Amino acid sequence: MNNKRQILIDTALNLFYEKGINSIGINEILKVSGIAKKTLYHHFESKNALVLATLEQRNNTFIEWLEYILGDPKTDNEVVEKLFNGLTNWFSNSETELGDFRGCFFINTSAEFRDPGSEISLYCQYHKQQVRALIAKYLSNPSDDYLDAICILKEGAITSAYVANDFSAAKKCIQILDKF
Amino acid sequence: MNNKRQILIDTALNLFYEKGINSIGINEILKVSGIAKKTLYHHFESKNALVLATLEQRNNTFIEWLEYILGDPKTDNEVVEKLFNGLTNWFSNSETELGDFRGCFFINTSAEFRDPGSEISLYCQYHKQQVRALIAKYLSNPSDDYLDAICILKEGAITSAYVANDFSAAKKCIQILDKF
DNA sequence: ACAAAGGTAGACCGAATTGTCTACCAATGA
DNA sequence: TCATTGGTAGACAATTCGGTCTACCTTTGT
Repeated sequence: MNNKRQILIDTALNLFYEKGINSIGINEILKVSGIAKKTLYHHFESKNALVLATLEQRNNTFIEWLEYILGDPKTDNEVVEKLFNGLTNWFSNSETELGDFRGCFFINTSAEFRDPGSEISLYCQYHKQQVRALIAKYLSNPSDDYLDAICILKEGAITSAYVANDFSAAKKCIQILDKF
Repeated sequence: MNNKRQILIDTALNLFYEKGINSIGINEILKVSGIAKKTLYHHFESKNALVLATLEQRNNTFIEWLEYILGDPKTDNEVVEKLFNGLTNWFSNSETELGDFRGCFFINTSAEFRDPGSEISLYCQYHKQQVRALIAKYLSNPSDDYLDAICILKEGAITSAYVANDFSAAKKCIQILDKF
């Protein structure tokens, strides 16, 4: 039964995203999910393997959300507006698919796993590539400069919202890109 | 002798910044510094207190570095160029005062300590305010919009460099701000 | 010279960490 | 009906965590 495997991933992702991966022990995931330790280690080789599974799940959720909110835009300006308005909604916990905002799970995870060559760090990098490629797909004229600007501002908005508590950062990005 | 207190802060900051705060135990700091546990707890109430001391030290170092690289600029464009060229140098480990680049210590620490109301999270927020105020001081016409753009792009550049491995992000920010 | 004070060493503590092991239980196929 | 298979339960182990405690040693004031 793959049911328990999925329950473990869901529970772990919720806890990891809310409290941080290094702050959550295996035992807490087991206690919350009501699943036994041996079962976890039957499905996953180690805690790291479980972490990777939660990263994959979050990546899928985020990509699907992004495709959904971008809809089918008429202009590049519309892409920008939809993207950054979506971020603003995320920051204020209005995007239920993404859960309560605690920054970007991949930025946070990169910060916890500092070894740049580790599988986990590389997956975080991969996620950012995927998001960039998806945004490019929605732009009619995906010049590298414009795409770079959007992506850098996107990271800046998420970080400013999380660390500096500036929830209006994403809205400001739309203005900046207007003049680009 | 306050000497040992300073050695503890230096050692802890190096280890924390390189490996992450939650990945470094008290015992490792003691082993590396050659100082006994009782001495540490004589100078600091807890690990958290030591963490706060390292945040303060890093904040001072970063602010001093920023003042140094900004020099006395003639134009606002010069401020932007000096700031983002400085970031590029940091990313490529050419700014020795800042150590080997492992992202922003405050962003990383915010990611590790998720409780938004904790003293540690609040200090990270305070650091970002200080940096913003310093940049404002160097601008001749510190309109809020312009300052916002600089700060968001700065966060975006640091995050892009660290998570997505894009060391050219800061250079791109100069172009974006040119058109602002 | 000697007592008082405070810094230092590191053994020790209980709790929590990830991961292993044996025993069991339910379903399946012959 | 009964043996085999594979998922499950949770006790257990080894290590490491932050933090405390007693004993000592060095410095300082008189």
